[in-house]
Amino acid sequence: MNKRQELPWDNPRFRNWIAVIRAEKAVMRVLSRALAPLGLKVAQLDILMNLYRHPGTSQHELARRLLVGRSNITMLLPQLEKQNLLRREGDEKDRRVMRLYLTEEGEALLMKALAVYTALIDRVMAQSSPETCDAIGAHMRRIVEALEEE
Amino acid sequence: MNKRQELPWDNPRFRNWIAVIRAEKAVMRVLSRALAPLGLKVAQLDILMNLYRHPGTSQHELARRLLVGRSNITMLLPQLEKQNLLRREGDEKDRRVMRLYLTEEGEALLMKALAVYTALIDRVMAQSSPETCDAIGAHMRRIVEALEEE
DNA sequence: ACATTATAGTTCAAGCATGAACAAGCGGCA
DNA sequence: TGCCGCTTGTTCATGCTTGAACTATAATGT
Repeated sequence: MNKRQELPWDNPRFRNWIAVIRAEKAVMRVLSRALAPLGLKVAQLDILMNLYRHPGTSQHELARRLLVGRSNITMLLPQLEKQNLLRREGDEKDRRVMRLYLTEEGEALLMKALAVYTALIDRVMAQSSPETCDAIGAHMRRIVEALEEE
Repeated sequence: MNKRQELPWDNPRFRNWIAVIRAEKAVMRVLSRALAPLGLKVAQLDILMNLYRHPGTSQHELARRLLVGRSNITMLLPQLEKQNLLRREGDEKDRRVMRLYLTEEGEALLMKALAVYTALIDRVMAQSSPETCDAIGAHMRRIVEALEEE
């Protein structure tokens, strides 16, 4: 009659997922502190990274890729623009959309930030073999796919 | 001379960690929507879960386990107390600390929320074999340990 | 006993993220 | 052409989280 025997904490899946959340939070905490000397927030780095990989992204596309609301992007951009890290250009064919591009300054800062980020990730992912890391990555990508349409 | 060849995106570790972040975000988004009908936020569920496992936790301990600031707990508790989900009792030996306990009502709501949560996690963790899930959990726990003291 | 130092919890202002409501622009179809 | 619906981006109010400053209490050392 011990209720605890059926509790989630005894379920490996549950415990393992909780561990994922805690690890993600811990890494983000460390990352945001490591980024502070560069004057960058994590959310800003996310944007710079995406623009580097996909120059000319629209704000809507950007929001969707980062899994944040569109208004969030609108609020974040002015800070980055004021620091000359990126520029916004109106699309010529569709005057509703703003296309975003990194400036040289933005690219330079991104490179410094990436050095910090990759150093941290290397430490983090060194906790398992490359094969296990790949399995983790594959698993996580499947999760995103499975949840995509909700 | 192609700079991109040394970029983080070509590094499996990097890509895999990015996948972790995206998956975590996606799951949290779905969870918070699934919890809405119960009138619970994710942060509140975190607290209830911890109090169920560790009755009599102090606010400070709770904050540390959830990896949030102490003030965050202070701000969250009144809502939960007002809904009669938990009660706060002053410790007799140390009059600074407040010990937290779930009420029966809180425990009942927690059970409903856990049903929702475990259903989601089951879907999420079904993306890989149990062995892989265990490997993921072990990896994530090592990460938290490794970053603990910073 | 007293002074010092450390800890638990609270308050407050600031920064972020969100969703709803809105304006402007596009595209299709009569 | 002119209407209708859809999409893009913005604005605004709200709520969450944080860190610093503060109060109260405890523990330590002399």
